[in-house]
Amino acid sequence: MPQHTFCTDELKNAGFCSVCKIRETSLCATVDPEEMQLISKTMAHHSIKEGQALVSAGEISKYLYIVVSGVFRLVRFMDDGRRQITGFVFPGEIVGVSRTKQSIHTAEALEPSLVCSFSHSYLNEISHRFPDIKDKLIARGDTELEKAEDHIMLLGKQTAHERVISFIELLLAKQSGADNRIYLPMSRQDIADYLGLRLETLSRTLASLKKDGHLQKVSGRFIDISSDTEMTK
Amino acid sequence: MPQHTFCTDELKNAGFCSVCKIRETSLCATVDPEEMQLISKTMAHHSIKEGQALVSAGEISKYLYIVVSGVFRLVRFMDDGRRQITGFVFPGEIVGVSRTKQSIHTAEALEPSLVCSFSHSYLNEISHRFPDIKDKLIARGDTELEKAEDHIMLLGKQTAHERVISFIELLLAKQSGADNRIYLPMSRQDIADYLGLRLETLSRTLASLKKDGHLQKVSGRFIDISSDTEMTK
DNA sequence: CGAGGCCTTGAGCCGGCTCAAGTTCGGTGG
DNA sequence: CCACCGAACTTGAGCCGGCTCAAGGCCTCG
Repeated sequence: MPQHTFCTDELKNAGFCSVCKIRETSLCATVDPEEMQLISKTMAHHSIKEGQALVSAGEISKYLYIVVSGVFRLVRFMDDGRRQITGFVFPGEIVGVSRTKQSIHTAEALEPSLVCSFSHSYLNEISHRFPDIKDKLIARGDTELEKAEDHIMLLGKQTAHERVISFIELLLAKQSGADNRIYLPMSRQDIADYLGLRLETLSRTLASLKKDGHLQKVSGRFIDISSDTEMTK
Repeated sequence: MPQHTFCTDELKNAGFCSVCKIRETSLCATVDPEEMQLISKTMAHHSIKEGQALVSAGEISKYLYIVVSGVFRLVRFMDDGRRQITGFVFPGEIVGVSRTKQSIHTAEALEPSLVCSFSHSYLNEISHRFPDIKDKLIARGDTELEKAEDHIMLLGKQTAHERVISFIELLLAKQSGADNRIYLPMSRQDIADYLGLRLETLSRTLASLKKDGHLQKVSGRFIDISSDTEMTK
C-alpha cells in the first residue's frame, strides 16, 4: 500500500480507539474516556476492500459508520444508467446516518479503508448517557447539508474551469499533508461524474489549467499545484 | 388574497396549534396534546410578508421555524452576483435547523406566509421531556439531504426538458389539491435559478412541452397539465 | 512484450446561452 | 373606465462551451 493513501498501516493494526486519529473530531468526542475504553472493546471495526460497498442504494443500514481511513464515493444511478457521484466521504465523516429510511445512494470504497460501526439501536441506547451524541448527529446532518448545497452551487452555476478548481481546492483542504501535491483517490470518471462534466471535458480542462499555469503537472493520480498562484481563477 | 395561495385565512386568524393543519406531520407531532396546549399559548407565531427574509445568509438563527402556510425560497449568491436557488420550503417543513452555524442561504417568503418559531434553547430544554424531538430533527436533516441529493442529480445529469418536468412533478406532489392545474408561487427567474437554466431556456422549454402535448396551458403563474400523459417524457 | 484499462487529444456538432426585440398583464392615475 | 407604465414573460437569431464520436498514447499487469 503506497504511503500516499489515506489509509495508514498504523490504524489498520491498532483496532482500538485510543490511537484513532479522527476520534477527537468525530462523534466519539462526546463520550468520556472511561466509557470509550469500554466501547473500544465491543465496537466493531471493519476493513473495507477497494470497490466494496458500505451501504447500498435501496437498503436500510442498521449501522452508522465512521470512516477512520480511506475514501468513499457516494454513487447514484438514473434508470437509463446515467451516473452521478453525489459526494465523497473522507476520514472523520459519517456514512449511514439514517436509521429508518433506505439509502438513496451507494457508498463504495475508493481504496482499502477502515471504518468503525455502531448499530443505531446501540447509539440510541447510550444517547441517554451522552445526550450530546444526538446533537452531534444533528450538527453532522447540517454539515452534510452545507456540503450538498455547495455542490448544488457548483453544478448549477459554475463553469467547467470553476468546477475543476473547486474540486482541487476541496481535495487540498482534505489533504493538508503533502503540500503542493495532491493525490486523487478517485478516477477521472468519478471526478467527472461528481462535477457534472464529461470525462473528456475534465481532461481538457485539466490540460488547460496546466497551460494557464494554475497547475504545474497533471499526471495520473497526482496533481502538482503552482504554489504562487492561489488558484484564483 | 386569492384562494390558490398556500396561505389560508383560516390559519391566519387561528393562531393556535389546535387548528394547525401541518401539526401532525411536523415536529409538533412528538409532543402530547396537553403539553401542546401549553406550548400553544407561549409559542410565537409570525406572519411574514412577501419578500421578507426569515433567515439571512451569514447570520446565526436563534430560532427554528416551522412553515405553517406559504412558500419560501432558499437563495444563495456568488461573489459576482450569480444567483442559485438551493431549494423551496413548503408548509410543514423547517427553516433554520442549525443552532450553531451561520446560515449559508437566505430564506425569503414568496407570498404572505405564516410560521411558528421555537428558540433553539427552548427546544433543547423540552427535548428532555420529549426525546423524540431530537430524533425528528435528525430525521428531518436526513430528508433535507435527500432533497438536496435529488437536486444534485437534476443539476448534474438532467436535460432542460427533464429538469422542467421534474420541477412540475415536485409542485404537483406538494399541491395534491387542485388537480391538473398547478399554481406557481415563484417567478420564472426563481424557477430558472433553481433548475440551473436561463430564464429564456425555461420559457422555451415550457413552450415546447405545451407543443408536445405534455402541458395543456402555460399562462403566467398557472400551468394546466394534460391529464392523460403521466409526464413520462 | 502484448493486452486491456485508463487517460488524453482531435474534429465537428448541438443544447443551452447571449443579446435583443416583442408581448402580455397587473397596477396606477387621470 | 381607459390609458399608460413597468415588470414579467415570450420569442427570435446567432453563437459558444461542453458534448459526441473516434482515434491515439500510456501505464500496469500478466
